[in-house]
Amino acid sequence: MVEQFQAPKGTHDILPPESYRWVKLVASFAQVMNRAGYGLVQSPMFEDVGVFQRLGEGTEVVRKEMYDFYDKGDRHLALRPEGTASVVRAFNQYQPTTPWKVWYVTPCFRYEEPQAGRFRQHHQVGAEAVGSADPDLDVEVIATQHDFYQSLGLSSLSLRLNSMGSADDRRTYTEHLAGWLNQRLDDLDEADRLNVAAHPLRVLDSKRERTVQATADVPCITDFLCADAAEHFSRVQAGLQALGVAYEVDTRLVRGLDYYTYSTWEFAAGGLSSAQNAVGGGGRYDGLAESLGGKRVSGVGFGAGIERILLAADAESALEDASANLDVFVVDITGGDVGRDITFELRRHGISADRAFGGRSMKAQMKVADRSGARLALLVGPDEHAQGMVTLRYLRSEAAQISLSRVGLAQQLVAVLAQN
RNA sequence: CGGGCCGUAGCUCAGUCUGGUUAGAGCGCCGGGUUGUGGUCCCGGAGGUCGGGGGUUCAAAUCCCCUCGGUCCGCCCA
Repeated sequence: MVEQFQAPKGTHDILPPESYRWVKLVASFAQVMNRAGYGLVQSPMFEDVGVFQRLGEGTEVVRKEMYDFYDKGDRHLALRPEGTASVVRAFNQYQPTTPWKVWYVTPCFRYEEPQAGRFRQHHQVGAEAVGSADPDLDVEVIATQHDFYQSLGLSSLSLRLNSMGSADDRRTYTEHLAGWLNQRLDDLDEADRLNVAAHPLRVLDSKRERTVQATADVPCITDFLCADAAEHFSRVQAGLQALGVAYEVDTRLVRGLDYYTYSTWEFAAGGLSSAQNAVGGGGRYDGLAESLGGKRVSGVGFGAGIERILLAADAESALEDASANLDVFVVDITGGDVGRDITFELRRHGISADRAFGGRSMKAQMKVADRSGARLALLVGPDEHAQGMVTLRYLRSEAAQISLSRVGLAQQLVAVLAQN
């Protein structure tokens, strides 16, 4: 008995018809991003582990979820846990003119226990605008992400927005927050106390009842913004308002990655439980390029989880009709030569066409034709073959079947398809 | 890393508590319902070492132990 393999823990195969939704989603994303002047970037799925370690030693992703390994040359590499670091690494490497506006679609890997909406390999679409600190780019990126969700028909999303201020602001606030929390350690949930020393910002993100109550009047990051950061935040908000992108300022919004400064945001799906309702988030990052050995430039971008988006789409019945939409199915019971030739003739004229294989009976072939979802069936039997004709049968209506000449078949079908 | 649930036909599951004839259903698949025609209907068929191993027993899908896998919750994230 040979061992039967299955997809590794936390991974999944995306098969038809589900994969049609992926094609549609990615196509929508590509269209929205290209229209905004963003170009596709394809970078390696693995990098030197150091690229990802710069995401911050305090992050879960780096501390315990990294999918790292040593290759045959003893290089320490890691599969990407998120998209931004690779893009910034590439920016440093090629130094393109700025702002460098790019988008990507990629698998992401995190070694963790899988559950609903969480995998060891998941997929993200994302975009980055690197090399400019202009707050209008924050606006553009957020609004474009918003428009992407809209293009999928998602309507129950909410956007939370915050500002972490400059790197100095962030540091000052973090220290102040740590002190504030330390004086109230006993009031916090036990599980959150460890974070106070290691990662005080994370405590703000806690959903534990006790901690939430104890930090109800916690100092706000927005009270610690320098003049420049405050001005930036204000312009971002004005821009979103002008573009009709609804948002809510949430001064407790803390995201999982350490590198964010200035704007940070997260889109949540109303239809999903809070454990996995985040369908995408992003922020501005001032120190990342420099920490990866590049110049001191700022960037802003987001990542959005495809699986999460599809879950959200399920919850509000969006993105459902995404099937193949075959035009014609060819049925040939004369041996297959005619069916083979007609199928290719149609395809070469831009008509989507499929056929049955295996030399089965007409009844069997018709069943396959029906299941294919095709609008029309073309039947070729001995009679049609002898007369140089084919029979056109309508699979989605009650119209009577008709005969068409084999000569100029594709042109005739183009006309038929146009009027149905 | 802590905890719950579940592994029986391709899929969804019943049967397990109260061991006992050839292990079932629905859907799907294949074939047929006279001469070459799908979707409804009818008939027939293929398909399962009951996750794996060990134990108890005259007898195990069913009871016990071990093990592997899946799934979900917490935490955290996409």
